[in-house]
Order: sequence, then structure tokens, then C-alpha cells
Amino acid sequence: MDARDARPDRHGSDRNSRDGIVDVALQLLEQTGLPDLSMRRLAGALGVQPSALYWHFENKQSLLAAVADRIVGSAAPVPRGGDRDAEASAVAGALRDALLAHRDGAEVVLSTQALGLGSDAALDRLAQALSETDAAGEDARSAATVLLQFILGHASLVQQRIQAARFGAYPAGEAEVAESTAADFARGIRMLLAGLGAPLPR
Amino acid sequence: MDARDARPDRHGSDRNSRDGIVDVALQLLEQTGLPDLSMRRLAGALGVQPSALYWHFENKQSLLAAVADRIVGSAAPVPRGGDRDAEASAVAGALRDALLAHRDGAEVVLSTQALGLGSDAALDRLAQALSETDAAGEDARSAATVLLQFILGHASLVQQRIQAARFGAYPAGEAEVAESTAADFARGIRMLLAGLGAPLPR
DNA sequence: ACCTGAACACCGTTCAAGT
DNA sequence: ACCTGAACACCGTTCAAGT
Repeated sequence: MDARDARPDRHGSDRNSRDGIVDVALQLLEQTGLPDLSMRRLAGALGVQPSALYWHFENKQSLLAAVADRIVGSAAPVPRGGDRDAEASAVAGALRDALLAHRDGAEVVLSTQALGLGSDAALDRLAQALSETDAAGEDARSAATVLLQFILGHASLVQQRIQAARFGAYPAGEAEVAESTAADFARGIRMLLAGLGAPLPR
Repeated sequence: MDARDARPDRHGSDRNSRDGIVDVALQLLEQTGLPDLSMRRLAGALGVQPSALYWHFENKQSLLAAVADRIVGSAAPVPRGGDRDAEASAVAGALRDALLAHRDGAEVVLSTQALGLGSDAALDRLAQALSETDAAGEDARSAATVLLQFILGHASLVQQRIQAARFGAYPAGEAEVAESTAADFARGIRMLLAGLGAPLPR
């Protein structure tokens, strides 16, 4: 009947640490979604006062940046070498999957990227894959930036839409949305990679 | 000294209407940004109780959808005909400019699109421009979807980053960010349009 | 070093009641 | 038809004080 009894298991990880807090934040994100992931609720889940969080993180934004890094870090590894575009396309797919696998993951990562917080892991992986492509005069890093902007825009839109479909606020079934947007994504990545190798216009 | 004296001029437009409310919401968005555009502040600017807004709009989300439609509607017209890709690229640029011209415009439009609220004006304009392209087996509407996802992802990221740069939260000058991201955008659109005409891989 | 307690200045939304 | 008044259940953040 104590308040501390109600907090979730932390399986050995120290709660008095950034990592431990991010663990719980990620679980809470999964359960309640970004709009309900408040500092107050997170504190409650940790069995602590809201103000205690501000000893570990400067503000909510930087806590979310740590969450974003976890999400990006969860993207599956992709075997190196082999086909030129196949690797880049696999990395893009792995990133998309990681974003969509965590509730509101795309939005968290998009805003973190925008603010220049969090790591550059996503950009780095894309740039590395693209460096195997012979990109006619274009450097891998700026092409990776373009890919990442498409991935984040696509995934944010898809994810919010799936969420809306789930509780009837969008006029289509969840499975239908998932299917048609997967096709959009494949086409977008294909267009971008094809365009990368194509000659400049005019 | 009356509270009503403090509310902004409405130059003849009726405040007791959806249009009048959206006028003021758009002004308020410009002045304060999306995080501070609350129903309560909007009501204050209109000289009305917060609850009064709920007679005109079901909720905040649908009010924002009306704001989003205004922003998209403000995109400059583009002359029809002429070069195949030039028109699509001009429409994309006009949409980008409209999003960036209104504070937090990209985010407002992105979430509205995601929820299936608001009009399809942006998608329609892109699809129409693309229909002049001989897109090898791909239909204009799904290519337009891809373009729009890139535009929204790009613009959301750019806009948040410019905002951050403006008050020192991003480690680069505002002009520098504007310049480099404009180049990203041009490259992205060029890649997508080139990829649209390219043959399927394998 | 890490957290509590209390406060400050806010939110979106509902609903009976007024005019 | 349009709005008020009051309430409900919340926010992020700061800061002195405790251990």
C-alpha cells in the first residue's frame, strides 16, 4: 500500500542515474505516448518527486534527447559491403523500423535532431553506407542529410496516422495505413537513391 | 482599463466566427510560437472566456487544422506548363516557403496531415504538377505523397533548428542554417525528381 | 550527492447556467 | 446562438531546505 510498491521493476539497474531514468522513460513512452509522458508522471513511476529529475537532467528536452539516442541505437545492424544501394536502403529501413517500433519514436527523434541535441548516430550510419555509392560529385554526408529528412518526415507522419487510426480518428484501418505507407517509403528511398546516381539536370 | 481594450484590432472581421478566430490564432502563432499558442491565450486575445472557443471548434486539434489550411493556402501560385520537372520543383519550393514563412508552420501542417485533418491542397498541387511528368509506371499521386513527406520532414527540422539558432540553443548562426538547409532542400527535390524518371533497379 | 516540499505560473476540456 | 463561471485534473520548472 506504499507508493513505492507501485513503481515498476527496474531489474537491478540503479534508479539514481541517467540511464535508469531513461529506462523508465522509454517504458512510459511505450505505455502512454509522448503527450502523456510528463516529468510528473515519470517522477511518479520512479517513486520520486518531480523536482528530483532536474538534478539529473537540465530539462525535459534533454531527457528526451537521451530517449531519442536509445531509439536510434536500437536500429538493427546491417551487413557491410555488397551491393551499392542495397546497403543504404537497408540502413534506411532499419532506422524506419526502429522509429516505428517505439511509440511516438519518430517525433522524439525528429525534434531532437532539429535542436541539435542527441548523437549523430543516424546520420553517421547513413553516410557510411552511402560512401560506397559513386555519387556523381555529391558527398555522402549531404546526401545522408536528405535521406534522414525524408525518413523522419515520413515516419512522423506515418506514426501519428497509425496512432489516429487505432482509435478511429483517421478514416482507414491500421493495417491498411501500415501497408500503403510502407510502399510510400520504399518508393521514396528508391527515388532518392536513383536520383543520387543520376546526372545533374540541364 | 477594461480587459476588452487590450485585445488586438480585428479590422472589421467578425470575431464570432471560425474565420475570425483563425485570423487571431495565426497572428498569435507568429508572435508567440506553437508551444505558447494555448486555448487560454487565444481566448484572452479575443477578449473571451476559454470555454467560448469550444462552441466554434471541437478541440484544439481541429482549430490547428484550420490554421494549417491557411498556411498551405498562402503558398504562391506557380505558372502551369513548360518544363516537366521545373513546375513540380517550383510547387515544392512554394510550399516550403509558405511553411517557413509562418512560425512553426511546418509542424502545424505536418501533424494536421498526419491526422488526416485539413484539406488535401498541398498534395493536390504537387500531384497536378507531377502529372506532366512521364513517370515511368508510377502514378503522380503516390509520387506527390513522397515529395510531401520530404518537404514536411525537411521543413519541420529546418524550422525548429532556425528557432533554436535564434536564441543560441543551436551551435550555428541563423543565416548559416538557412543557407545550408536551402541547399539540402534543392538537392533532395532534385534527387527525387531524377529518381522518378529513372528505371527501376534490378 | 541526491532528494523533498512547496510554490509559481500555467494547461485542455466540460458543463451547467446565463443572455 | 453564443458566451460566462466555475470546476476538474493536470502541466514544467525553480529553489530553499533537508539528509
